[in-house]
Amino acid sequence: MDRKLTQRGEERRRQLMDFAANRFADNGYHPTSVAEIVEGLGVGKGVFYWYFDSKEELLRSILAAGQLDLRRRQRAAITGASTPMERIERGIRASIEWSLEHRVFFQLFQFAATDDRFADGLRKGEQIAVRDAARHVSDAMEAGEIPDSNPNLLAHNMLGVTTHLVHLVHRGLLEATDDVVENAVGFCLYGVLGPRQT
Amino acid sequence: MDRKLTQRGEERRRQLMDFAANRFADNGYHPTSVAEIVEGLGVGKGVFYWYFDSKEELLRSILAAGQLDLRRRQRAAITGASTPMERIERGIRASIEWSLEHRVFFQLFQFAATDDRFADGLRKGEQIAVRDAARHVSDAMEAGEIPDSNPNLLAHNMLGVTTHLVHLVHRGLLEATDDVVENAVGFCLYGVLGPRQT
Amino acid sequence: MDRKLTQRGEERRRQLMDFAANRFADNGYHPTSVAEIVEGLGVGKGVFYWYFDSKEELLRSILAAGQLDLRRRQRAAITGASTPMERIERGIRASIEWSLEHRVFFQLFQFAATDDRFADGLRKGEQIAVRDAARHVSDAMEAGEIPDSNPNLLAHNMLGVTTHLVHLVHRGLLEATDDVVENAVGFCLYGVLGPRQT
Amino acid sequence: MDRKLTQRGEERRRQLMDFAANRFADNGYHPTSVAEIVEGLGVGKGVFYWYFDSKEELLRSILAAGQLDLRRRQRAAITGASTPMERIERGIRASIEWSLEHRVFFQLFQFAATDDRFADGLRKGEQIAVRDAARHVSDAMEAGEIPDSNPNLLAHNMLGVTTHLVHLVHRGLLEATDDVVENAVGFCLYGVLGPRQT
DNA sequence: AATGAATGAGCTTTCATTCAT
DNA sequence: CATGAATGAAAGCTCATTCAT
Repeated sequence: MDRKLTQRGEERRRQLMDFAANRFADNGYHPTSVAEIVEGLGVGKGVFYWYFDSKEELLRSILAAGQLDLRRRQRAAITGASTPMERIERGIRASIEWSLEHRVFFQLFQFAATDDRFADGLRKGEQIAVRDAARHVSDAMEAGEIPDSNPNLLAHNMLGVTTHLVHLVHRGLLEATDDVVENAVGFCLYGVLGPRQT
Repeated sequence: MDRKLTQRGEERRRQLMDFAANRFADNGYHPTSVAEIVEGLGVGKGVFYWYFDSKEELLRSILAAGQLDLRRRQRAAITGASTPMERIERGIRASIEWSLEHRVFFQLFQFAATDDRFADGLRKGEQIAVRDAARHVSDAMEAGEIPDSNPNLLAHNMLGVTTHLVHLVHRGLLEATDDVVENAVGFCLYGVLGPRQT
Repeated sequence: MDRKLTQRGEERRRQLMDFAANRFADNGYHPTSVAEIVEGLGVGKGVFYWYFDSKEELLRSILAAGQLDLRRRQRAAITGASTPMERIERGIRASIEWSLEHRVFFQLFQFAATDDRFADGLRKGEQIAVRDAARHVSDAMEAGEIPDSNPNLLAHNMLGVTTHLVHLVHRGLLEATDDVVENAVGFCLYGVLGPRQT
Repeated sequence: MDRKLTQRGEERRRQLMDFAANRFADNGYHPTSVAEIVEGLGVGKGVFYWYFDSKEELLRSILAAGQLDLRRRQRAAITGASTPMERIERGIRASIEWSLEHRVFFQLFQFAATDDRFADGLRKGEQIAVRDAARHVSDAMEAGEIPDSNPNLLAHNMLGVTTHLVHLVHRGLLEATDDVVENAVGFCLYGVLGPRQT
């Protein structure tokens, strides 16, 4: 769907994505019908299919928008950091913060990862983020700041820790205090540092 | 659904659960229809509803069976370990191994965690496992083997690392070599150990 | 279904009819499933089809049993009455009393009258009762106790009054006091008597 | 189901109600499927659920429409009557006539009265009609035209007579001649008049 | 751009009935 | 006589998508 949209058109598209993202996150993608979405906005069904080819494309668009935003935040976070380790830490913090702020996107990512129809689209973005983090890890190794091992795996480990933590918060099983974030950051850093004097 | 089942009945129930679990994991819960399941077994539709109240209850039963099996494996793994740290390590290894061996269950857990209808049922099992791990962490703290901090959070961090790793393997993004497992175990242990001499 | 039944068999058949009659009356014929009936008695489905060809035949049997019982009561009520008018009055009273006592049968009659599949079976019994009453009305006319008119219609009118009254009671819109019964009886008698001095 | 309907929409809704009312009356509510209804109109299944939430709501709508129409007729019939007794008589006649003309509605009322799911909705309309009639009876008592007794019961008695009579006609057991109507009207009036000189 | 109406395949579920044991 | 298992047609209903206006 590549339509030239007017100003108003862009707004409508955004509205649809926002509303749908919330319903998808709260109710689930499958249980949320297109009818529900358009009724929620008080528009006709035609509107939906004017802006999106299908419900599937809608979710894909939402996911892409979310990944773009997360990516921006991560990029911004590490600029100005002087050492690889600082870049790693800032990246972790940025990811956690963004995920805590964007419950809806986060939950949609989680769901999309369980569905082959969407997992592929997600993969690319995730790989970019992981490769980025891995590069910093790699840099730190070269700089002798941390012992040599597989940078990609380490990056993934950190992703696992932060993701799980945010998940807990959004499920209401944990409160998002500074302590919690510090704990996760610490866990990651010491995990990366490995058998080393501090 | 509490029905007295004959030997044959038990077998059919098991068949339905096995087949459905595989379809759910490969195709998704929502996209897999009851019709597909009964056709796959070559039985009439009524058979399904003889053994389960609904498609939802079927998934819940599958999840419960999976959690029970995982729990058993974890219990068996830590018996005979002499120190808290050894218990932690064995528990991590057992969880990873079980999850790698039971792709279908693992993927259903992942999906169920994204759907409120099933997440609650999952929570209890997860909490038990986490509390168990947290106790070993706590024991290690008391024994002075690791520095004091929040045992529950640490347990969750380890769960996050292992879960994410297994997820990668099942998505085909990583090969399940010994190295990979060692890396994760190491990451967890050093993460738990924190700022400490080795 | 003409099966020679043992003592125990008769009892089972009776049990099935009793239980089903209650469920049919309370829940409706269509919404009550055979499964529900056999489960209510704690027996297998085979039992049901041993005693009845079908659910339909079951209801027909219940209706027939009810009509037989009502007929008996009516017959008994009018024996010993000396005048036609007394027979009419006693018949009315007996019908009302029986119907009040046998809510289940009464409600099934009401339902059956709305369904072609059962209405025919009912008709015969009703016609017998009406013809009986009509004969007494006719006798009263010949005896000069009431003015000439259509005895059959008058009998039906009385049936309408009593039926409606009982219906009200069973729906909980009226309490079954003596007054209520007297009122109905009076209404019928004066309706039958017509333009006449008292 | 509160949908803004276009002209065309209103027509479709009406079509569905008309067709369904006929099938329900002839075949029974339960035995008539939604598929049968939409096929009868040559439209897709979705059309049905565009206009009605459920099959149950459809019947409720039909019943409400019928009651509204009957009520209108009754209201019109008694305007211009000068005495309470005349109002009573005109009301009876109007009810009988309407019921004879609207076999479909009448039969649906009869069925609905036997099913708890619909009986409640019916009750309100019936009570209004009965209370109306009871008021006229009450007026007649105050005017000394008839002896004192329970006006509500008398109104119900009349309802019972007329209902039963119409039922007979619709079942083909009676022809709807003037005589028949006169007989019923007379029965009711003398029943109401009670032990009184004429 | 937008609407209300329509489509129809497909969904989950029910249920009268049959059958092997 | 009785049971639990099985059948499969058909039920009520949903929903992504299309279309006429």
